[in-house]
Amino acid sequence: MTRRPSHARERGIPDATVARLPLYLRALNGLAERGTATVSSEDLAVAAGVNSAKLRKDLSHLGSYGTRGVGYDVQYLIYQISRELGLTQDWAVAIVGVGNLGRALAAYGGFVSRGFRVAALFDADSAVVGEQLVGMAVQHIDELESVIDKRGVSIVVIATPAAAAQQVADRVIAAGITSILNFAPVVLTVPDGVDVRKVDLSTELQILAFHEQRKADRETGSPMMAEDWAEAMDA
Amino acid sequence: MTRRPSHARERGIPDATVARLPLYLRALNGLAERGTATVSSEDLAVAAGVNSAKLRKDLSHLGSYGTRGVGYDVQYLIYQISRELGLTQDWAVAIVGVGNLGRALAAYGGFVSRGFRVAALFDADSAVVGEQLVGMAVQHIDELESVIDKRGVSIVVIATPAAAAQQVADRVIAAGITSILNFAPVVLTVPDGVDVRKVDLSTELQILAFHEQRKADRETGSPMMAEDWAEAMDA
DNA sequence: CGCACTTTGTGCATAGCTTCACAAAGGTAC
DNA sequence: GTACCTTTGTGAAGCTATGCACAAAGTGCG
Repeated sequence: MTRRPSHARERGIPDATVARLPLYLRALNGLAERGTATVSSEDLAVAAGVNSAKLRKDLSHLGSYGTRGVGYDVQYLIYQISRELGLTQDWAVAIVGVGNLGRALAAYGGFVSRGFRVAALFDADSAVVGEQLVGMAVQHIDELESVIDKRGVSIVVIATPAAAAQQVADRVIAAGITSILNFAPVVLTVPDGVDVRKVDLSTELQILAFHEQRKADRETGSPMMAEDWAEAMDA
Repeated sequence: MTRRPSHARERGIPDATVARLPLYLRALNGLAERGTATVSSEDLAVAAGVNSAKLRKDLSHLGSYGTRGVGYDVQYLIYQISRELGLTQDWAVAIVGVGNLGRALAAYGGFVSRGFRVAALFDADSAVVGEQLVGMAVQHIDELESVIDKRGVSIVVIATPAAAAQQVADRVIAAGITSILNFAPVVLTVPDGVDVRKVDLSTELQILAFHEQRKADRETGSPMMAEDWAEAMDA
């Protein structure tokens, strides 16, 4: 992956900043709905739950869109962030795997919000194929390649069982897809140039459990000692 | 948040490492199923999709569980990581909001896998309350506090509409919960000592769209110039 | 016009994370 | 026991991200 020096003005936005832009956008939309015209970095930072210096540095990567002494114009900033994120165009999204999760995703309103449109649904189970869902027929996985091509799909959401995920990924990549959102609990192996983002429920729970356990340990003041470990195992 | 110096052996595991432990655990379980007894950091790193030096450094934070010249004992390492993550005990999880997403989460097998158990389901809609789901009756949100207490719930999953999420968070925190997994697209404001992890579908899509757009720009070789910006807005 | 006030944009110091590279440690063969 | 091979665990270097603190730039009032 090519990485430019961070001081390069020409389109060199840090990943950490990109990951926060959607957050700012949401906070700004909230302000816009309430009719706020301008907002200071301090107020916006509070709304987005981040440090205000970080917010200003993030925004400075997009350009110099604020006015000193005043703040940022809400509408203008919404436009600039949207454009930077590519939300001024419409992205056709396909969902592969119409189980419980796939259905929930298809129906999820915020999903289809600004810039995204569910353009196809696929499943391997012929009992599900043909079913109508959010005004769209579920199609058989055999038609994956042709439909992706025909409907101009550019982002694929994988919501299949773990065992099928890699195979689906290989096929959509062969069909020209380079952006995948993976809900299946597996590490996908993909060639360079393909972006995969992972959403993993059990991983998140496990991280919470770690911190919860640590909190509990701290209260009871009983840090487990090395001696306890040995007897629990006899490998 | 208290942060110990990173060289402190005594229970100072970096956040970035904790976030990867579930990944290693999953890869190890895969190896164990295939009957593998020991694994090198190189092989495990490939299976988990990370750099092998990073893997070794991560594991070294837990202790010195490898054997030089051989590798790691798969079963032993599974045990150690599980223990560190707190998965040797059972965590009672409550799901608040039984819409499409809440149902999908309740039904999701991998969710309940090792260490976690769905112990309660709540909803505000009386049309849903009483419904049986994964062998459990959906309860009214009024009973939130008493049921959390009675069933020893320690992790709450919020799968409500955005508007209700903060209110639910306030209530469960008041009831003593300090670990929340939030699926609602809002920034939750919580006191110190409460851990919130966020899973956000539209954020992930927007990050993918950003990279997808950049790839497209690079191909067509048409970086949009500053002059184009002005006319699009007339703030 | 000038002064006081507000808020941005950023230089700089610091903290945290990643990766390289290698010494130390264990296994194996003879 | 010795020589050789493999693989871990970690020091050190480099990179990225964070947050402070302040100069620069704008507003508005008298």
